Amino acid sequence: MLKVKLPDGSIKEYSAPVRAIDVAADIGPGLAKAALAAQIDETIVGADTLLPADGELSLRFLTKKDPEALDVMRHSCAHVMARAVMRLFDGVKLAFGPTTENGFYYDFQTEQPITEDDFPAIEKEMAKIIKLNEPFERLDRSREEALTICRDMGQPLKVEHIEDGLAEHDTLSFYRQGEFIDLCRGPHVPAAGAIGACKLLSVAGAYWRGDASRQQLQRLYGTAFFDKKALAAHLKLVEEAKRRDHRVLGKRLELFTIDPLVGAGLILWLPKGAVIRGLLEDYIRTELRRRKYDAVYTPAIGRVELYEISGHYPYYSDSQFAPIVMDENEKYLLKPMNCPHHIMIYKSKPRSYRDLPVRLAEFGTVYRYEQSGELSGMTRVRGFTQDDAHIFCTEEQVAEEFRSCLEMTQSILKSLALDNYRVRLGFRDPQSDKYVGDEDVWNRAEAALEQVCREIDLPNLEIERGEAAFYGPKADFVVADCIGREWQLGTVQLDYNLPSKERFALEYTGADNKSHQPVMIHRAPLGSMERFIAMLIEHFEGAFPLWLAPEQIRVLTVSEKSEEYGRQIETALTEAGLRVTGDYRPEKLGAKIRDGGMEKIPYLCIVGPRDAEQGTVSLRDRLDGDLGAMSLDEALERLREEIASRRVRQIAETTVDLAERGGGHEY
RNA sequence: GCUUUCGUAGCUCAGUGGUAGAGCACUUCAUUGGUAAUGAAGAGGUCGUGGGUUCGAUCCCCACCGAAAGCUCCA
Repeated sequence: MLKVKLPDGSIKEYSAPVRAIDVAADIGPGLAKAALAAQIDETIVGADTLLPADGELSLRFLTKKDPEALDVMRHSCAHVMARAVMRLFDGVKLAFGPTTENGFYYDFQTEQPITEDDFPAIEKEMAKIIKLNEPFERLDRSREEALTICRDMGQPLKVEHIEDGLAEHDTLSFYRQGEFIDLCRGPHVPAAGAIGACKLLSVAGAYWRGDASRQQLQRLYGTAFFDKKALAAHLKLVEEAKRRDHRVLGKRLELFTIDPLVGAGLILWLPKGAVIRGLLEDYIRTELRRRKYDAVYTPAIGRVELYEISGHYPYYSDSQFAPIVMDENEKYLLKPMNCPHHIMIYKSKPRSYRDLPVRLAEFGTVYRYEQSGELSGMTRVRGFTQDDAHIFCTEEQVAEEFRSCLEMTQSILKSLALDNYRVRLGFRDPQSDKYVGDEDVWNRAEAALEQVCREIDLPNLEIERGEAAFYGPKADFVVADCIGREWQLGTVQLDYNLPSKERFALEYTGADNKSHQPVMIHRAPLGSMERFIAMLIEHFEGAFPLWLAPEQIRVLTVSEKSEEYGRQIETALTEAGLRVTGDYRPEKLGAKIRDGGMEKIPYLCIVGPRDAEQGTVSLRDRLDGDLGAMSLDEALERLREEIASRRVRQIAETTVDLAERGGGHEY
């Protein structure tokens, strides 16, 4: 006797063996038709899964409306894609084909490379397969049979996977659709017709089993939705992201540039970008003063020996610029981080417990030789500036200092209306022995950190075991921008390694007149200026709030007749402390307004003969349009208030529904 | 670093084995206009760099530089 509990709480009983789909049919033919998969207790299974003969289980059916069903369908679509590819190309060896958050991919080893030019043919073949609406048939086989099947099909990667990846499994499952059979744990939708709309997106290389020393496969990316509308919405989101691309906007709005002659991954901040960065730095400096940090400056290079002590050299030499060699005994490294320099400042005099915490802050520019394939705009670069600081404190002070760092980061994010973020607490993996420091100290530190995070009520706190640095636990801020993309930015990390005797042997004299080792905290609320501003550009779509806008207001003359008055107004605005320009070209007003709009200038100040006569200006707001004529004082009042409060009035909104996302699974 | 794709005017992009084109931007001239593109003319390119094939290469081949997507790495 089997008792099946349904989501509405009702219970059905069966004495003869049934499949999930039979239960659905029992409830109603509509459900049986709509059911794409089922969930037994916590496990998602195919709709045709045979239920156990006895016992009790809860069962729910997944239809198009359930995000889990989208994931199942995309996985089925990956099979359809693989089937299409095998029809069109010779000697295709299958690897893995999982789903991702936004779609799916399948890795192949092919005799000939697949290129984007092949997409239309593959998509056409997929459409044919989907139209046939053949079922996905599950076959369970013993290990031996499974190996024979994969060998007979000429699928060496699958054979390898069975032999070691699935060494523990006694039985293995295949899914068959027509001539296509794939080793796969499933589940799948009942038949290919459930795939409403799909599209191939890109092709890229991917290492077999993620191992760079193994052969590289062709990874074909695609996505699928239950209907064309949802696919269109997703593609629109991709378009939207493209439109916000900081590399494009950064060029168009003249914020930064990268020149191969200077070097890949090295940012040249153009005047307008430099304004934004300068304002953010000023803002951070104010916050640092309030929080009793001491500003320091340190050089861009340091002796190699310094980094030998810190342990960063030669350990990270692959991702460092090669040393500058003056002679055998004199070698310098372009600094890959600021901490060793700050440590030497700490060590520049004896420290008493009365001096602690010592908080040393610097916008420190560091250089790392990232591998060429990693470079990307301002988000992944070879030279970047951290809003860095290092806090040296006693173990008793750690919790309070940590709290203060988190609060500072929160306050800065809040001032930019970046309200959607989560915090990841990286703790050590108790199984691993890669960590330095006493287990006791770790336990105390992790407990203190977690408690602080709970006390200040950090949003969406997650504890991730095994994500700590080897030298200490950390908290990372992951900020979501206005179209839902996540950026890892600020970080706070405890460090028990660098202060230790094996490294820099930091000390302070305690109340007991004995020497003690301080704890070090690395923290950077924004992370790197480059990366943070890249995120801001995309988040605001280049339309920065008034206080950050490189050009806050532009005087536009209605005709050249008003140039003199316009220049007076421009001077007055400049003297009032605004970043202002004037457009006195002999263009029509509409054209000047359009240009101002394209350059995302928050306010346009339009002056014509009427204004000159009455001593007024006509403000035009980037968001609300024409505000009408007003006195200069009135205009200034409005602008000053908006600047002083650092108001974020608008974040360009997304028009796309973010809800429709799958979870992504390994298969 | 690896795989695939790409590199033509400041920008966005056409194009061809016979030494190059559009739109926007730019310059000049005319127009003097009240809230998202006035009209005309002009200037601007060693077709990423270096080799090779060819009578001839921007186009085909190779190497290098740079970029995009992804993989691997990330103190």
